[in-house]
Amino acid sequence: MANITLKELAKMLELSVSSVSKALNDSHEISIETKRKVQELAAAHNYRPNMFGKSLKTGRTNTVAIIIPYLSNPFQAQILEGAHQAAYSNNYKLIFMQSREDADKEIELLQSLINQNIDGILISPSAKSSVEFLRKVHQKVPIVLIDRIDFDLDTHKIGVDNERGAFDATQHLINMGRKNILVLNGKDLGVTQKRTAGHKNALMANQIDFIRQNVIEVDYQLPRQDLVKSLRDMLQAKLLLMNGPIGILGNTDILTLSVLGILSELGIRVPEEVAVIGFSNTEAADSLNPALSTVVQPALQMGKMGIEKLVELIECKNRHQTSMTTTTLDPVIVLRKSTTVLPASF
Amino acid sequence: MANITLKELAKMLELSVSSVSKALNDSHEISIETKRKVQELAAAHNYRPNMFGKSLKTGRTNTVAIIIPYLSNPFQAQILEGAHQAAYSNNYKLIFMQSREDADKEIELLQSLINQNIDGILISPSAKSSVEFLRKVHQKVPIVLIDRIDFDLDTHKIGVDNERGAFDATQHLINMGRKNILVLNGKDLGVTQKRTAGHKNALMANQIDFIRQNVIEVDYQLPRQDLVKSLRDMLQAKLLLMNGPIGILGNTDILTLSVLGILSELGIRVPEEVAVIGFSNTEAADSLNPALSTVVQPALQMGKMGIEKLVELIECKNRHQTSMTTTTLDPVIVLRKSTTVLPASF
DNA sequence: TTGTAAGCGTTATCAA
DNA sequence: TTGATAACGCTTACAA
Repeated sequence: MANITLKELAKMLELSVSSVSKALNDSHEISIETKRKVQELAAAHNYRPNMFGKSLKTGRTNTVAIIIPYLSNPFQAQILEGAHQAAYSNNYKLIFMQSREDADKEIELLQSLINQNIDGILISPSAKSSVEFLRKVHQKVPIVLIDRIDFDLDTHKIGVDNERGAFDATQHLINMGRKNILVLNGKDLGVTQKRTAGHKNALMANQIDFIRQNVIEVDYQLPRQDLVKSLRDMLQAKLLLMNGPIGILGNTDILTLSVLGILSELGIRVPEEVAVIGFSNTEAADSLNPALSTVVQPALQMGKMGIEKLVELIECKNRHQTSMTTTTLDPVIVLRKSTTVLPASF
Repeated sequence: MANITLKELAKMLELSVSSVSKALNDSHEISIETKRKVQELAAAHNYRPNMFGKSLKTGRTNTVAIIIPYLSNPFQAQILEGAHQAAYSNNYKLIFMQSREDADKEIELLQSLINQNIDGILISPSAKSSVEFLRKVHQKVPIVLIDRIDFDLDTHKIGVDNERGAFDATQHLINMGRKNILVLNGKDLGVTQKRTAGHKNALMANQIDFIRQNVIEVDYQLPRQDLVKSLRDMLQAKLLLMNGPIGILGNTDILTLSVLGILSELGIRVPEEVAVIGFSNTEAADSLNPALSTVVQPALQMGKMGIEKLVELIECKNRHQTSMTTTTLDPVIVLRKSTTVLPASF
């Protein structure tokens, strides 16, 4: 049951190792008849080339890596899942790492990947990632950027149209008769700017004034419980001041998820009094009470596409002449009960 | 910037390759002075041994693998996270694979791992996994079982005390005045038996009769939406027939998560009319409406421990004389609003 | 204390 | 069309 090697096959066939190697690689130098014999025997013995011998010789590993900030983030886990699928169907091994949003750790990880002779790297950089270092790595090993693509690096990038997601969600709230909209933002988060911009544009398109006070900024550094508490306090304060049909747009996963529970605690009915929609990739949206309308990011697709682009870079020899593409995928709005009742006064 | 090799270091130092190798491995054969020089130069040039050369020679890869059914299952994702942490802190690379609950695919994956000279495998086998094959693999490569440990394989096993989780949850429901308890089971699921047993034991300990009709079995093969629909229909039917303070024990993640939404649709108040607790590792439990009491499995710890046991097996030469351990971790009951109101009639 | 040489499993060059 | 040989980077007897 020990793995059979080229040498052993060669001995059994009374051929040289090199001929067997060529036969298995379907080289034109070898006669059809010999190839057949070799391939049959190899199959019969379930021959698998030894990765290490091969890699040592070729310098390639058939392995790619993905670096995400946190596996525990469901959105990022879905990216990983997509990448995993695509890697395996392209016959690459995938190894994944987590930067935990730490730029120094990220550098370490990249270093270690280089030392492992990884063929390519798919990365969703941490917020304060060093472009210079990414550039340096990119000179040795192809990199593809995913999700967080606002880095000045000459490579393929796959992101999400955050502006559009927020625009559509806002437009939907307006359609449902909610002109007073509270926006929940994570402070200093990369996505905040675009999503806020999309929201503003939607207001403008509907001749509604943007009110700065309607934006709630939550400190995303806080531990989850404190974060939720702080959100609750601010939300309660704001809601007291507002009148008319209210909508809430959650611009991050955690904020969106937390708000239903908070509103329920405050005795506010959703969607009758307040309609809620927000960015979230949680599978639980359907099971929430009420079922939550969400802006879903195409995470799986991003992961898949990222790997495909990466493989493209790896396998195309002249990668320095390749023109790089930036792809922006559309988020999908999934409407559920939390936004689908018109206000009584409508 | 290309990675420096032993040979190059040797040339610079005017030493032989083997001396350099020994110096870097801190061999006693080499003089302290030489070691110092070598190690300094190596550090200065940021020397990293080439994994492939090393592996080819030693037959070891410093890589372990984990096979889980689905990454998209939050519980299993947490196992992966724990394994990831432990692998990296033990200086092993981790590669992960998904069996998708398919025994044939699992065999394929195991095969491919063997061919890659993986040092060890951590696996949560799919339901119909072949013990014989696992045994065969285990002869070549150490395997550790995790979560699904009811396989007759002589190795370390780390699991969860499902019986106890269900017992404690049931006891809690009873303490909260709910003597009529509906149990939600996934049909043909591995965990069902133990959890049901725990539930029964708790009833018995409280002199409450177990009523077979109070167990709802849902076909877990169904797509999620159909599954939820089927659960809703059965739940509604049962609830009509019951009276007195009711509790629900969800024995799987999906069922537990879905039930709040269903009850709300049916216009049943939680926890006033029906109290709900269930197995679930979702991070959203806090954000649900009402916040959901859960039986949480120590997934992270399981992943970590699994890797630690595996590393132990790998690094202990005489592993066939090692006595294997089976560890059963306790689930943790987290009480939240969904169970913490006594019924009016209490 | 240091060096030589063989070998791990492949592939690639060149010669037969 | 096939084979001998060297090489990839590393470790390890064994020799010096």
